[in-house]
Amino acid sequence: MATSLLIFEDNNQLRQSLQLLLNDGMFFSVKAAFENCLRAAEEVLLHEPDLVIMDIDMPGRSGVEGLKAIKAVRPATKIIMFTVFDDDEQIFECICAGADGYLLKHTPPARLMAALQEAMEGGSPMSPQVANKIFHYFRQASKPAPDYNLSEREKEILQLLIKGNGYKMIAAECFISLDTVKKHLKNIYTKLHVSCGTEAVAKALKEKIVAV
Amino acid sequence: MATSLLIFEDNNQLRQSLQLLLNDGMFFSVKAAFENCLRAAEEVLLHEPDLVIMDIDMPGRSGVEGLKAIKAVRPATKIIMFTVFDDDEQIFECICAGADGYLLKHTPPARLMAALQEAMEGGSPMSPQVANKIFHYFRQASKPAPDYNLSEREKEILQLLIKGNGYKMIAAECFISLDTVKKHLKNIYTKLHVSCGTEAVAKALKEKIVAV
DNA sequence: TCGTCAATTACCCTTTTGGGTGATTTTTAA
DNA sequence: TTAAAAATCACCCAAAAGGGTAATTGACGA
Repeated sequence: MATSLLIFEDNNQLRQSLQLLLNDGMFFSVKAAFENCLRAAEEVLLHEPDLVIMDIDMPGRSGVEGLKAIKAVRPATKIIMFTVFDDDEQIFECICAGADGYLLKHTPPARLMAALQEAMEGGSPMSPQVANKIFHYFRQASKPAPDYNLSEREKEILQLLIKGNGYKMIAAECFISLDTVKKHLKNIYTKLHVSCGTEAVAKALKEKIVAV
Repeated sequence: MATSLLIFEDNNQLRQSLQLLLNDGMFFSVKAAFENCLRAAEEVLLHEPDLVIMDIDMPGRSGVEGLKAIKAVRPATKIIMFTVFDDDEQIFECICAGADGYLLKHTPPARLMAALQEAMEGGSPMSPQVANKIFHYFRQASKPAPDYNLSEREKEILQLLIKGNGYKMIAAECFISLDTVKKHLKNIYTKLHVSCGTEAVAKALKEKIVAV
């Protein structure tokens, strides 16, 4: 059984090329192709395709919105984003919105077909440049947490504060006196250069000083 | 010029298979292969390989540590993780630590060689299962922020609280009386089901109720 | 061995927080 | 137009937070 496709792509030449390529009478069958995704959700409900190829930069309504609209009405539809853009924001927005793959337009035909196949098998195909962006994203996100020279005990108490405990509860949890808790928090505030508990909590969470 | 390789893999059979496969006299050249990565950094400095294939589950010292050690002394070395594990934590830790690719051991030889080539060209090859985990990670991370029915004003005041402002400062910033600020915060705490400011800040940041 | 530092406790004091109740006005939705 | 929701302000009051100072103990390294 061939995989049925819908194509949303505003470039006439490219859209027709895709149709020719993917109407191979074997593995793929193009149900319809459109030059914009204004009626993306409706067309998907009408044709019930296995997979959608979605350009991003289209007049009227962006492919990202088309993606969201389709996933909202028929989540099982696989959607491969197909674009010249490798803008970081765009990539992450699409992935978060449920895209099943992200391919750049210079992908060679054989690789494109392999990627569509991979998506149908539950994979998440992406172009190497996209994979690179994702790897970079993670490295960026894991920049070393600044060290404010908090002692273990101080980290423990800060942790309890973040959990929503008052001074008294922290004292009870740690089996120490209320005054000791206050003393520790005073030191913590000084070390973090903050003036109160809420600010300390905000800073600790933002800068990942403690485990969440 | 063939790509020079080092291999760290504790399974004898697999290690020898990799050597046979990759000593093809054309594209790849295996400089040496080891059954543990205790001396990973030293061997890399000695052999100066273009690329390292690193198993994760090895006796004595895990491949993740080997990865970090190598990247610490010779960051230009490409490192492909090669493992049976597709544990989420492991994957993300490796990516953050600078891995250039992440392949599962059942990768077919042709795909493995293509992946090594891709890594040498600056790509970030990964097995489909790994790509899937990454896509899932992003979707997870962007799960819809729970709506606690906070009004705009309440969000604004919560935001100021997170910034470390006391009640008085919030009142001044918003040009409203201290009592109004108190009233708003009381309502906020009720809506968020928390009992104090620190807990509200923690919840707001953890659940991304407000922009950071 | 001595000095330093973390952890602990205590006491004093003021300000801030947070909860309760109630009321007015404005905006929004039905 | 009327009702509900949001925003505003006020007053009372107890508890909590936060800052200062000082002292003791134990561990660890110079």
